[in-house]
Amino acid sequence: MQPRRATIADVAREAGVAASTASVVFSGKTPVSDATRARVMAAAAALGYTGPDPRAASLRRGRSGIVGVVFEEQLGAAFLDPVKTLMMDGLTAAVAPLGAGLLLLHDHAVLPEPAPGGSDAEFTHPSLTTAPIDAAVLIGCSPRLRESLDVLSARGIPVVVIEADAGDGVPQILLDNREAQRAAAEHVRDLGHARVVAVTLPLSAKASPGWHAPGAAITVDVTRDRLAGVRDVFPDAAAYAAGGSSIDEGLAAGRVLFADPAARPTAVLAQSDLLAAGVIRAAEEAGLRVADDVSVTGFDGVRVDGLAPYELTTLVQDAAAKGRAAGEAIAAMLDAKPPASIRLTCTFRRGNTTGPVPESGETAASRPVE
Amino acid sequence: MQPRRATIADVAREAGVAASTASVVFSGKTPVSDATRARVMAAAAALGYTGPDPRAASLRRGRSGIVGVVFEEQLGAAFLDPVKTLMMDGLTAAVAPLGAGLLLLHDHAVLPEPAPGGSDAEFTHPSLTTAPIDAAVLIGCSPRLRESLDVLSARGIPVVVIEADAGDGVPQILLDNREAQRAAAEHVRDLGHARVVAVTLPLSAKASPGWHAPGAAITVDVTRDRLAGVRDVFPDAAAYAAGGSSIDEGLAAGRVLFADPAARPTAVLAQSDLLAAGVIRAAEEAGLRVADDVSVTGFDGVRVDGLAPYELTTLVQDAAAKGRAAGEAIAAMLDAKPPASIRLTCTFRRGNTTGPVPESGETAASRPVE
DNA sequence: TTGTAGGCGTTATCAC
DNA sequence: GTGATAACGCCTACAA
Repeated sequence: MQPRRATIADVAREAGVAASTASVVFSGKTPVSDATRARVMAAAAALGYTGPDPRAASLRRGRSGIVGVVFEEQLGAAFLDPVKTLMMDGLTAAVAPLGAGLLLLHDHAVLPEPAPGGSDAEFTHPSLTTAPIDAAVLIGCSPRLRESLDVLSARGIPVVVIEADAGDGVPQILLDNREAQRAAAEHVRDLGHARVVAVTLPLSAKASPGWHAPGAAITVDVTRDRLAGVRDVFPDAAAYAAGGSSIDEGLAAGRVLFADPAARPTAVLAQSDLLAAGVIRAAEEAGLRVADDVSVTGFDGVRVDGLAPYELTTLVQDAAAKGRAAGEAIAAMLDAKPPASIRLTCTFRRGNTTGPVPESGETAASRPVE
Repeated sequence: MQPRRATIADVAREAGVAASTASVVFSGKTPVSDATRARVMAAAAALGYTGPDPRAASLRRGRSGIVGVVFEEQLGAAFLDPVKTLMMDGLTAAVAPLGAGLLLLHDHAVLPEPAPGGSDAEFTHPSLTTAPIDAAVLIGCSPRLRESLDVLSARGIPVVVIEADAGDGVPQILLDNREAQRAAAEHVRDLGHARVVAVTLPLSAKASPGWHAPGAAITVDVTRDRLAGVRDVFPDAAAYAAGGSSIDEGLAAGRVLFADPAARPTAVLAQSDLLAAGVIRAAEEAGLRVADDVSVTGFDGVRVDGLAPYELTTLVQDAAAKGRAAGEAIAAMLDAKPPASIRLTCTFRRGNTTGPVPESGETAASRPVE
């Protein structure tokens, strides 16, 4: 085993057949007689040959069987979001039939100075520029999205973008964020609510939490679109941007919202289930009864660990389907077929976290304690 | 751009140099005169050449720059665990200097019948058998661990195992689970507790939740070792196996533990922070005050989203360091150096979820309500 | 059904 | 500092 790994040529020689025949035995592309196959397999076993070297095969075929998934953030940050995780599952499933695996890639690996001859160790990092990928999936709405796209298209690598607008002819996987969020807004309006506040995802990659300034730019598509859905129904609704999508960020936002009993909203429309869970916790902290004193809606329809016994009123999206759709678009492109952009839709699901607007003066918080 | 991608030979011709020279310009392995470099770069730009084809390069070099990470479960299941996520971050960082990226691989992709000539579409899946990887990291303790190891070692691919015993000469990244858990047990013992119950991770891949049967086999190393730490101090402590590591599983376990006020423990040692968080929630549900009526410890030292204001008494492990250690072991092996197994240690951290054993009859639950 | 030939795009080696 | 040469290991026409 030490000397040198056996190659298919060795196996063929050992089996007394031509290399191409041995190759065909392994690829199965052409019928082979049982006797020949057996001889080849035996020879392979004898030599410890475990199959074609994927590196050589991919050079020859022009395909590596690897799809890159480009993240903006630390993987840790990305995968803590159940929606992205589900999406990865869907993507995994969708590329499996292609015989492809997923390679994790980072945005920031695109070096500012990719020119050769610079400092030695710097440009050896794997990246969009050098990864042996057949296609790539770009997720979300990084400020570097454009840059990544350019690098990949210069390499001639097909790309799919999930939940962001990439312009040109790049296929996208989109969600009906605005319409869906509007449905939730209509729901709380129909329940009689008027004092409504939106708790949003971040406005941009580096924005800090806080009330939206009037007219502030929102560079994150998802944030913008969902907020537009709220404003379709409540044009003047205030919006508070969370620092990310997590329970703790939602809790922080909720504390601000409920700080002043006189000015607090009767309904909170959060842009993710995790944020909604945090808002609910803040409501409990403030002595408010969810659904009775304050209604809360989420977005995503994921199972929030630890939220029981509440069941969120939310917009259910099929995150795995997003991944699958991306995988299918990739399959199409690798097949030189025109890839289709896809727009998935959310389903409104009423849970037990929304209820009729309380008559004023009737909330738990406004009643004298005990 | 349609006709054919330019190759380094095209660039060399255009620049009027030898292919090997052009290659060197891109790899930087050998000094090149500025003039030559400039000519080559110009030619490359003119032809739209974006750098060496990684497939060809990896064939030539015998390295793909890809490290496989083998999961047993759906990625979704794996990445929802913050510990694994952190570990991935550490691993990512550690392999970056190698110029390597991470390829996600599944256990179950090892086909029962890898023989060629079978049904066509079946054996095209990417897997341990065909992925173009330079090394692999196996995580946790799958029943298929052995099988995966065999496949990889037959291919001559170096392997590192995290938190499992792989026997032979496979380098491992281990944690002092037993000693660490023992420290927590000693802590609660010193606080006077005697009625102690362990809430453990699953006993095996397919075990269902419930009280440990006496003498039942524990195939998951982590579960076994941490429980041993508890038993070092409380030889007779009962143990309840959760169905996984999540808040909801901890909640379910906690409900069982606290169901009978007369028989409930005064301290619960959970094998993960998520489980501990669930137990805490169950305690609240049961009207128990955490730390006062019941002490709860966790394991991992991760930030549990939504657990505030509690700060768990727990064993802090550096999950990212596990990933880093694995990456370093890989680096060593790829360098033909002897890889070192590493044993990382946890640090005990006291939070506000443990307190002295309550005097009997003094708990909130036993007081009349009102 | 099996064998032959040629090249996929690169880079290590060594001579110049 | 640059160039010629020879693999790296495999696969796919095509011919037999």
